[in-house]
Amino acid sequence: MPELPEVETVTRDLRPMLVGRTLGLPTLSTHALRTEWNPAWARAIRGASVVSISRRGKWIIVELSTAARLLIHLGMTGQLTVVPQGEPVPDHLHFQVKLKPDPTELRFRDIRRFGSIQWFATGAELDDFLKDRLGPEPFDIDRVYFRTALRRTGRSLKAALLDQTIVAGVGNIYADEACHRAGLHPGAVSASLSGDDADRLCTAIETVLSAAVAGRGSTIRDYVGGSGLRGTFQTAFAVYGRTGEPCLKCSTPIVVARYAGRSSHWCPVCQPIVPRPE
DNA sequence: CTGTAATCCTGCGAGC
DNA sequence: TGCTCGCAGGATTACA
Repeated sequence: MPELPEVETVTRDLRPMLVGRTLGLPTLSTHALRTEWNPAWARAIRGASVVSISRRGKWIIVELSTAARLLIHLGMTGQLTVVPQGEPVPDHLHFQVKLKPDPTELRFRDIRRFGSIQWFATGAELDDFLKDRLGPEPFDIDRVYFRTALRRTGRSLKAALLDQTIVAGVGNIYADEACHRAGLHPGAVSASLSGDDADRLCTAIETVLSAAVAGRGSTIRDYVGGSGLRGTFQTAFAVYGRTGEPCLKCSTPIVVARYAGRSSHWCPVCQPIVPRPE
């Protein structure tokens, strides 16, 4: 479900409601999430307070006073919220823990259960886990690095953008949007891009993600921010979900096809097929 | 080694 | 109205 802007929004929303609070004993549903939950983690969490909450790629990191870390991924349908204690328990609630001194609780709800909650004893252990899975954050990407990374793979541009080890945080929606802004076809062979193409794409990624963060992300399905508010950026999509609708730049109908196993949307005129004529 | 396909789940809209 | 099918903001694994 959520990509970087949505995860960032959740993190920002939760920060004032989480930092400084002390956690009780978490309770888990009987349904497994993507990763296994060790019962010992619940006891380790109890009594700890929250030092910080941050985001890395699409992962949410909760730093505890014990030096441990909670690592949360929202998957496709995950919802991390803080609600008043006593709120009705919704379907698909998989994790909840009471907070003090406020009469609130932190909840993780996930319909499809592609999400996960993990515990790491130290920041170093967490870093070790993320190290091989995530490339740099998409803001201020080193242009030389980005050119090189794209040139190194024979996959489609779409596949490269979805690869979290190249750039962290981009998902299906913002990959399409960035390609459109850069005038690049999502099915283009990544390695065929010119240096200038890569630079433009890099800028497009930053621009699109910044605008989406400013709009509190995109709500097109289950996503809600940590305070339950919906995002607004879905109204600014140039191509995603706009199949058959006119391109905002040239009025040509937007088309859709599958690349890297994901539906990809583009304008056949603004984003000519591989390789771009130089 | 590299790249694609299947897989984990539930819900919803399209089409018959 | 009711059923089946395909698809959905992701990440990992299994296989070609």
